[in-house]
Amino acid sequence: MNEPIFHYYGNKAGVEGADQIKQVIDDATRGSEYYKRQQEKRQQVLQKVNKMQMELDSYKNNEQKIKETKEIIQNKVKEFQINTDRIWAHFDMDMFYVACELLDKPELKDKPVAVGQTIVSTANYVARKFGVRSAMPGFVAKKLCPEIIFIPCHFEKYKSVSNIFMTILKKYDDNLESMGLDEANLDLTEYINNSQEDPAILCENIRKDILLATQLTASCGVGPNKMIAKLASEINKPNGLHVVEQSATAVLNFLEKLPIRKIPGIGNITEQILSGLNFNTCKDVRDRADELYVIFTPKTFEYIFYSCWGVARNYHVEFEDQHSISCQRTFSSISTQREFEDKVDYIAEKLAEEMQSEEKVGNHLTLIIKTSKFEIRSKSLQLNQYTNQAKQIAIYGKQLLKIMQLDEPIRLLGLKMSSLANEKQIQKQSISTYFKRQIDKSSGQENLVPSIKGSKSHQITEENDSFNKMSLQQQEQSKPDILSDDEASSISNQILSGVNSKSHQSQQQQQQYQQKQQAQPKSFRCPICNKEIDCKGNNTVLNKHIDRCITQQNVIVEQSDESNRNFSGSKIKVPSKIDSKAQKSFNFFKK
DNA sequence: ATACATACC
DNA sequence: CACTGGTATGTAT
Repeated sequence: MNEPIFHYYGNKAGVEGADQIKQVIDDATRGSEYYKRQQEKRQQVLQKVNKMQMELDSYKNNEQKIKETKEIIQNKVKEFQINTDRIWAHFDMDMFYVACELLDKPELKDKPVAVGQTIVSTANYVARKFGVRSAMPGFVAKKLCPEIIFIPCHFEKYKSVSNIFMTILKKYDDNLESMGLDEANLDLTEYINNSQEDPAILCENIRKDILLATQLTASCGVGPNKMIAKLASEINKPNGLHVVEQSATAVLNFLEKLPIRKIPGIGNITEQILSGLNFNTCKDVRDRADELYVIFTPKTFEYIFYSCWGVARNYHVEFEDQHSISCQRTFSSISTQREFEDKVDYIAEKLAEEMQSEEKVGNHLTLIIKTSKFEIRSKSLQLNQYTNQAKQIAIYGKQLLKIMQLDEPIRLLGLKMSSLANEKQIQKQSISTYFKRQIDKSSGQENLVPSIKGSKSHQITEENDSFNKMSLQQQEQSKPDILSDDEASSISNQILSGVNSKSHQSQQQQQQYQQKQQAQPKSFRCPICNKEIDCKGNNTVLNKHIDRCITQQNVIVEQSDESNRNFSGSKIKVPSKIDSKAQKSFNFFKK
């Protein structure tokens, strides 16, 4: 489908090979401050690689040490097993933002399109043929593909589609985890145990449901843990499925030639380091794990090591409240003290707005700046009170500004508030602190610090967070080592103990599922509620039903969210209602 | 505890 | 001409 288009544009303006793409990017960017900074960073990485290489060389000359280390590795390999008793699926919407926009502008479907303004957020596959990628600056994309069409971001729209997407998926795992609007990880074990359905068929059906409800395609990967499922979902993207069978052999085969860069958590820099040391595939890591053991910190080592052996988290992690709220803006460079202060005021206001809308307060503030040479610096400060007030934040922000002693132009300024707590709990607490102070006074011990800060770690953690904290601690204790990344943060415990995540499958869902199984071939099954709709080819009837259904479903989602705090394994805030404007965009069958 | 680095979407 | 924004977490000091 893309081929002819490629030739058409390719002959005119397109870019053919990887080398040519690199060349265009290089030409477009060379000489810029950004480019210079990147070069510097690259040099730093190379130096780091050199240092590590030297360590490795000395390691390789020490036979005793080699023997010891290899033994440690062998023991590690013996200790774990690739746990295959769970079935995970990772669903990922294809080129999500662009796909959403194209719903409204189908005439652009076969043209190169990108969502974003200064930076490409997502590009469609036509544009990708030209080398256009996510996170690429707009002007580079334009050089690569002069005919590219940019569409500004409409976040609310994507949220609404995401909402439908998640609603469908929650039927199969109520506790799903997601790292963005367009992807989700489901633990299908319970569902499949109950339905005895073939995972591949199930997931194809879910993909069909998604297509039906959103008019958009999703790719899916299936595997015995979160990481494998995610990796698998990329294999047949877009609009495809890949299943990694539930066996250790299948997992190891799947990973064998996989570039390490694909492992979530291994990014650009780590890839550079690893490739500098001649580690390119997961197999390299497995074969020469002892070398990595010598040069990386334990956490980093464990993470890479276990990932390459296919060992990753195979249970849902408890939902945790967010740890920080931040706001940062890029602007054309400013260099006077006055301008700096004005920016702090502005960002403080934005941050306060955000905090207030989330009903959060915080007592640790960080000021972040980026110089016009793209160097990033930060200063942080422990406040003596909780706040979410713009004026207060601005005062602290300016203090940090002073401490930082800025004497060069900056292109970005941001403020981050951490050590968050709920506004209401803090209010409650200041009352109790007030009473406490009265007591102190009456006992002759004047408390000169009326701030809440002192009692924070007690009251808030105990009343609110202690459950999460406890379970985390327990996990950590029973783990031999802690892995670092979110994707695999606490594996070992689970490897040993096996099954531990519960089904959140409701009776109702079972019934819905059975209804699905008994579907009449002629009638239409609503992808949201699973009910059969006799629409007799009348699209309006269908549309109305699905509109209503989505709205209702959202109410249900919202309620269960309220009543069950555990529910929210997803980090997505599900909007309580689909706003009518966006919903209109997704009235399918209308055209 | 603070600053900086890396990663993800 | 031109390289985001929000959040988490790891490493170094």
